[in-house]
Amino acid sequence: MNSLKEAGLKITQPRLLILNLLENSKQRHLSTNDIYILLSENKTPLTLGTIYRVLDQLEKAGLVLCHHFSADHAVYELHDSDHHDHMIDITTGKVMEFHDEIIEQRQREIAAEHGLELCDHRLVMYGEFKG
Amino acid sequence: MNSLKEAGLKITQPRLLILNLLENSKQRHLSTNDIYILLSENKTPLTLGTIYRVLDQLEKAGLVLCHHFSADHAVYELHDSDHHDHMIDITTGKVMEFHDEIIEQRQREIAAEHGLELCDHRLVMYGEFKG
DNA sequence: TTGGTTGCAAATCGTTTGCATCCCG
DNA sequence: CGGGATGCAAACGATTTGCAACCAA
Repeated sequence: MNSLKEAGLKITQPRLLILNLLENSKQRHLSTNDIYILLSENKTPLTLGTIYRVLDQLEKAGLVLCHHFSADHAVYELHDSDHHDHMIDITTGKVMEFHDEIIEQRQREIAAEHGLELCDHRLVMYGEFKG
Repeated sequence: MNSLKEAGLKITQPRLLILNLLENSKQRHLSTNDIYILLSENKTPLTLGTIYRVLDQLEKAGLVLCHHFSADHAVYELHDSDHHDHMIDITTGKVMEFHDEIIEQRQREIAAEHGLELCDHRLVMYGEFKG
Protein backbone atom coordinates (compact mmCIF):
# COMPACT_ATOMS: atom_id res chain seq x y z
CA MET A 1 0.00 0.00 0.00
CA ASN A 2 0.83 3.63 -0.10
CA SER A 3 1.17 3.96 3.67
CA LEU A 4 4.27 1.80 3.45
CA LYS A 5 5.80 3.98 0.77
CA GLU A 6 5.05 7.12 2.74
CA ALA A 7 6.80 5.59 5.71
CA GLY A 8 9.86 4.96 3.58
CA LEU A 9 9.46 1.21 3.77
CA LYS A 10 9.81 -1.12 0.85
CA ILE A 11 6.61 -2.75 -0.27
CA THR A 12 7.27 -6.37 0.54
CA GLN A 13 5.06 -9.41 0.74
CA PRO A 14 5.47 -9.91 4.52
CA ARG A 15 4.51 -6.30 5.25
CA LEU A 16 1.48 -6.46 2.99
CA LEU A 17 0.38 -9.75 4.50
CA ILE A 18 0.56 -8.43 8.05
CA LEU A 19 -1.12 -5.13 7.26
CA ASN A 20 -3.85 -6.98 5.43
CA LEU A 21 -4.40 -9.23 8.42
CA LEU A 22 -4.64 -6.28 10.80
CA GLU A 23 -7.14 -4.63 8.50
CA ASN A 24 -9.37 -7.58 7.79
CA SER A 25 -9.14 -9.96 10.70
CA LYS A 26 -12.19 -10.58 12.87
CA GLN A 27 -10.38 -9.51 15.99
CA ARG A 28 -8.85 -6.10 15.90
CA HIS A 29 -6.08 -6.90 18.42
CA LEU A 30 -3.66 -9.63 17.38
CA SER A 31 -0.61 -11.12 19.06
CA THR A 32 2.48 -12.16 17.13
CA ASN A 33 1.38 -15.72 17.61
CA ASP A 34 -2.13 -15.00 16.35
CA ILE A 35 -0.58 -13.54 13.23
CA TYR A 36 1.80 -16.46 12.88
CA ILE A 37 -1.05 -18.96 13.04
CA LEU A 38 -3.43 -17.04 10.78
CA LEU A 39 -0.77 -16.64 8.11
CA SER A 40 0.13 -20.29 8.30
CA GLU A 41 -3.52 -21.23 7.88
CA ASN A 42 -3.69 -18.95 4.85
CA LYS A 43 -0.77 -20.79 3.28
CA THR A 44 1.32 -17.62 3.48
CA PRO A 45 3.53 -18.43 6.46
CA LEU A 46 6.07 -16.03 7.92
CA THR A 47 8.76 -16.53 10.52
CA LEU A 48 8.07 -15.21 13.99
CA GLY A 49 11.29 -13.24 13.65
CA THR A 50 9.95 -11.51 10.59
CA ILE A 51 6.60 -10.87 12.24
CA TYR A 52 8.28 -9.15 15.16
CA ARG A 53 10.53 -7.09 12.91
CA VAL A 54 7.72 -6.02 10.61
CA LEU A 55 5.48 -5.04 13.52
CA ASP A 56 8.29 -3.03 15.10
CA GLN A 57 8.80 -1.13 11.88
CA LEU A 58 5.10 -0.56 11.36
CA GLU A 59 4.83 0.72 14.90
CA LYS A 60 7.76 3.09 14.45
CA ALA A 61 6.20 4.25 11.21
CA GLY A 62 3.03 5.05 13.11
CA LEU A 63 0.92 2.53 11.23
CA VAL A 64 0.40 0.17 14.13
CA LEU A 65 -0.09 0.40 17.90
CA CYS A 66 1.32 -2.06 20.42
CA HIS A 67 -0.40 -2.79 23.73
CA HIS A 68 0.51 -4.88 26.77
CA PHE A 69 -2.90 -5.63 28.20
CA SER A 70 -1.62 -8.75 29.87
CA ALA A 71 1.85 -9.21 31.26
CA ASP A 72 2.92 -12.10 29.09
CA HIS A 73 2.54 -10.93 25.52
CA ALA A 74 1.87 -7.88 23.38
CA VAL A 75 -1.01 -7.32 20.99
CA TYR A 76 -1.05 -5.09 17.93
CA GLU A 77 -3.76 -3.10 16.21
CA LEU A 78 -4.00 -0.76 13.27
CA HIS A 79 -3.30 2.84 14.23
CA ASP A 80 -6.35 4.76 13.07
CA SER A 81 -6.49 8.49 13.20
CA ASP A 82 -8.68 8.55 16.27
CA HIS A 83 -7.29 7.82 19.71
CA HIS A 84 -9.20 5.38 21.85
CA ASP A 85 -8.86 3.53 25.14
CA HIS A 86 -9.67 -0.03 26.10
CA MET A 87 -11.81 -2.15 28.38
CA ILE A 88 -10.72 -5.76 28.90
CA ASP A 89 -12.85 -8.64 30.14
CA ILE A 90 -10.44 -10.47 32.42
CA THR A 91 -12.25 -13.79 32.01
CA THR A 92 -12.93 -13.89 28.29
CA GLY A 93 -10.15 -11.59 27.11
CA LYS A 94 -12.67 -9.62 25.09
CA VAL A 95 -11.52 -6.11 24.24
CA MET A 96 -13.83 -3.15 23.83
CA GLU A 97 -12.72 0.25 22.67
CA PHE A 98 -14.03 3.62 23.73
CA HIS A 99 -13.24 7.29 23.51
CA ASP A 100 -14.26 9.93 25.98
CA GLU A 101 -13.49 13.56 25.41
CA ILE A 102 -14.04 14.53 29.04
CA ILE A 103 -11.26 12.19 30.10
CA GLU A 104 -9.02 13.22 27.21
CA GLN A 105 -9.43 16.87 28.08
CA ARG A 106 -8.82 16.29 31.77
CA GLN A 107 -5.65 14.36 30.99
CA ARG A 108 -4.30 17.25 28.96
CA GLU A 109 -5.03 19.63 31.81
CA ILE A 110 -3.34 17.44 34.40
CA ALA A 111 -0.29 16.92 32.22
CA ALA A 112 -0.03 20.66 31.68
CA GLU A 113 -0.37 21.33 35.40
CA HIS A 114 2.62 19.10 36.05
CA GLY A 115 4.73 20.39 33.18
CA LEU A 116 4.46 17.12 31.29
CA GLU A 117 4.78 17.40 27.55
CA LEU A 118 2.49 14.55 26.63
CA CYS A 119 3.51 12.16 23.87
CA ASP A 120 1.34 9.17 24.66
CA HIS A 121 -1.22 7.99 27.15
CA ARG A 122 -2.95 4.73 27.87
CA LEU A 123 -6.08 4.03 29.84
CA VAL A 124 -7.19 0.45 30.39
CA MET A 125 -10.10 -0.72 32.49
CA TYR A 126 -10.23 -4.36 33.57
CA GLY A 127 -13.34 -6.19 34.71
CA GLU A 128 -16.13 -8.45 33.57
CA PHE A 129 -18.88 -7.71 31.10
CA LYS A 130 -22.21 -8.84 32.47
CA GLY A 131 -25.61 -9.12 30.85
CA MET B 1 4.48 -6.67 60.40
CA ASN B 2 0.85 -7.15 61.08
CA SER B 3 -0.17 -6.77 57.46
CA LEU B 4 1.58 -10.05 56.74
CA LYS B 5 -0.25 -11.82 59.50
CA GLU B 6 -3.58 -10.43 58.37
CA ALA B 7 -2.86 -11.74 54.90
CA GLY B 8 -2.27 -15.19 56.33
CA LEU B 9 1.41 -15.10 55.44
CA LYS B 10 4.18 -16.26 57.72
CA ILE B 11 6.38 -13.50 59.00
CA THR B 12 9.68 -14.32 57.39
CA GLN B 13 12.90 -12.41 56.95
CA PRO B 14 12.63 -12.14 53.14
CA ARG B 15 9.11 -10.72 53.33
CA LEU B 16 10.07 -8.21 55.98
CA LEU B 17 13.15 -7.16 54.03
CA ILE B 18 11.20 -6.54 50.85
CA LEU B 19 8.33 -4.73 52.56
CA ASN B 20 10.83 -2.59 54.40
CA LEU B 21 12.54 -1.69 51.15
CA LEU B 22 9.26 -0.73 49.50
CA GLU B 23 8.39 1.44 52.48
CA ASN B 24 11.69 3.20 52.91
CA SER B 25 13.45 3.28 49.59
CA LYS B 26 14.07 6.61 47.89
CA GLN B 27 12.22 5.56 44.79
CA ARG B 28 8.72 4.35 45.31
CA HIS B 29 8.69 2.06 42.26
CA LEU B 30 11.22 -0.76 42.30
CA SER B 31 11.98 -3.55 39.87
CA THR B 32 12.95 -7.03 41.01
CA ASN B 33 16.47 -6.21 40.00
CA ASP B 34 16.45 -2.96 41.96
CA ILE B 35 15.39 -4.93 45.00
CA TYR B 36 18.00 -7.60 44.35
CA ILE B 37 20.78 -5.01 44.17
CA LEU B 38 19.63 -2.95 47.14
CA LEU B 39 19.37 -6.01 49.36
CA SER B 40 22.78 -7.22 48.27
CA GLU B 41 24.25 -3.81 49.10
CA ASN B 42 22.59 -3.99 52.51
CA LYS B 43 24.30 -7.32 53.15
CA THR B 44 20.90 -9.02 53.27
CA PRO B 45 20.84 -10.70 49.87
CA LEU B 46 17.92 -12.67 48.52
CA THR B 47 17.58 -14.87 45.48
CA LEU B 48 15.76 -13.41 42.49
CA GLY B 49 13.48 -16.43 42.68
CA THR B 50 12.54 -15.53 46.21
CA ILE B 51 12.04 -11.88 45.31
CA TYR B 52 9.61 -12.81 42.55
CA ARG B 53 7.73 -15.23 44.77
CA VAL B 54 7.46 -12.82 47.66
CA LEU B 55 6.26 -9.99 45.43
CA ASP B 56 3.66 -12.25 43.83
CA GLN B 57 2.32 -13.18 47.23
CA LEU B 58 2.35 -9.60 48.46
CA GLU B 59 0.47 -8.55 45.36
CA LYS B 60 -2.13 -11.28 45.78
CA ALA B 61 -2.46 -10.25 49.42
CA GLY B 62 -3.19 -6.72 48.27
CA LEU B 63 -0.12 -5.24 49.92
CA VAL B 64 1.72 -4.42 46.72
CA LEU B 65 0.89 -3.23 43.22
CA CYS B 66 2.66 -4.34 40.05
CA HIS B 67 3.00 -2.10 37.00
CA HIS B 68 4.38 -2.60 33.50
CA PHE B 69 5.28 0.95 32.55
CA SER B 70 7.86 -0.27 30.08
CA ALA B 71 7.62 -3.43 28.05
CA ASP B 72 10.70 -5.16 29.38
CA HIS B 73 10.24 -5.36 33.15
CA ALA B 74 7.73 -4.86 35.93
CA VAL B 75 7.97 -2.45 38.84
CA TYR B 76 6.36 -2.78 42.24
CA GLU B 77 5.08 -0.27 44.75
CA LEU B 78 3.34 -0.37 48.11
CA HIS B 79 -0.43 -0.55 47.77
CA ASP B 80 -1.71 2.38 49.79
CA SER B 81 -5.37 2.86 50.45
CA ASP B 82 -5.71 5.59 47.84
CA HIS B 83 -5.79 4.83 44.15
CA HIS B 84 -3.54 6.87 41.93
CA ASP B 85 -2.37 7.00 38.33
CA HIS B 86 1.06 7.66 36.84
CA MET B 87 3.00 10.00 34.59
CA ILE B 88 6.29 8.71 33.20
CA ASP B 89 9.15 10.76 31.80
CA ILE B 90 10.22 8.70 28.83
CA THR B 91 13.78 10.08 28.87
CA THR B 92 14.60 10.01 32.59
CA GLY B 93 12.21 7.28 33.67
CA LYS B 94 10.96 9.54 36.45
CA VAL B 95 7.54 8.55 37.76
CA MET B 96 5.00 11.01 39.14
CA GLU B 97 1.75 10.02 40.74
CA PHE B 98 -1.56 11.80 40.60
CA HIS B 99 -5.19 11.30 41.39
CA ASP B 100 -8.10 13.00 39.70
CA GLU B 101 -11.64 12.46 40.83
CA ILE B 102 -13.14 13.78 37.60
CA ILE B 103 -11.39 11.07 35.63
CA GLU B 104 -12.18 8.42 38.23
CA GLN B 105 -15.84 9.31 38.17
CA ARG B 106 -16.00 9.38 34.40
CA GLN B 107 -14.37 5.96 34.22
CA ARG B 108 -17.00 4.51 36.51
CA GLU B 109 -19.74 6.00 34.34
CA ILE B 110 -18.26 4.65 31.13
CA ALA B 111 -17.75 1.20 32.60
CA ALA B 112 -21.34 1.18 33.80
CA GLU B 113 -22.61 2.30 30.40
CA HIS B 114 -20.90 -0.70 28.81
CA GLY B 115 -21.91 -3.21 31.46
CA LEU B 116 -18.37 -3.62 32.69
CA GLU B 117 -18.03 -4.64 36.31
CA LEU B 118 -14.81 -2.83 37.04
CA CYS B 119 -12.12 -4.57 39.06
CA ASP B 120 -9.06 -2.58 38.10
CA HIS B 121 -8.01 0.31 35.90
CA ARG B 122 -4.75 1.87 34.89
CA LEU B 123 -4.01 5.24 33.39
CA VAL B 124 -0.48 6.11 32.36
CA MET B 125 0.65 9.27 30.61
CA TYR B 126 4.04 9.28 28.88
CA GLY B 127 6.01 12.37 27.95
CA GLU B 128 8.76 14.67 29.09
CA PHE B 129 8.80 16.94 32.10
CA LYS B 130 10.06 20.34 31.13
CA GLY B 131 11.02 23.32 33.23
C1' DT C 1 23.51 -3.70 -8.59
C1' DT C 2 22.69 -3.07 -3.75
C1' DG C 3 21.07 -2.06 0.49
C1' DG C 4 17.21 -3.23 2.91
C1' DT C 5 14.56 -7.62 4.07
C1' DT C 6 13.76 -12.36 5.23
C1' DG C 7 14.46 -17.23 6.99
C1' DC C 8 16.77 -19.88 10.11
C1' DA C 9 18.49 -20.87 14.32
C1' DA C 10 20.81 -19.55 18.27
C1' DA C 11 20.93 -16.22 21.90
C1' DT C 12 18.74 -13.08 25.41
C1' DC C 13 16.49 -11.97 29.37
C1' DG C 14 12.78 -11.45 32.53
C1' DT C 15 10.29 -14.67 35.01
C1' DT C 16 8.91 -19.35 36.64
C1' DT C 17 9.60 -23.78 38.66
C1' DG C 18 11.33 -28.47 40.67
C1' DC C 19 13.54 -30.08 44.43
C1' DA C 20 16.09 -30.52 48.66
C1' DT C 21 16.72 -27.96 52.75
C1' DC C 22 15.29 -24.68 56.12
C1' DC C 23 12.49 -22.37 59.57
C1' DC C 24 8.12 -20.20 61.41
C1' DG C 25 4.30 -21.38 64.27
C1' DC D 1 7.00 -31.73 64.29
C1' DG D 2 4.96 -30.23 59.73
C1' DG D 3 3.91 -27.49 56.04
C1' DG D 4 4.99 -23.45 54.00
C1' DA D 5 9.24 -20.72 52.55
C1' DT D 6 13.84 -20.34 50.56
C1' DG D 7 18.17 -21.18 47.77
C1' DC D 8 19.88 -23.06 43.83
C1' DA D 9 19.93 -24.01 39.29
C1' DA D 10 17.54 -25.47 35.39
C1' DA D 11 13.56 -24.49 32.54
C1' DC D 12 10.41 -21.37 30.09
C1' DG D 13 8.56 -18.32 26.77
C1' DA D 14 8.33 -14.06 24.55
C1' DT D 15 11.30 -11.38 21.96
C1' DT D 16 15.80 -10.27 19.74
C1' DT D 17 19.70 -10.95 16.84
C1' DG D 18 23.75 -12.67 13.68
C1' DC D 19 24.32 -14.20 9.31
C1' DA D 20 23.75 -15.77 4.64
C1' DA D 21 20.47 -15.78 0.95
C1' DC D 22 16.97 -12.94 -1.27
C1' DC D 23 14.40 -9.28 -3.54
C1' DA D 24 12.40 -4.57 -4.33
C1' DA D 25 13.85 -0.32 -6.42
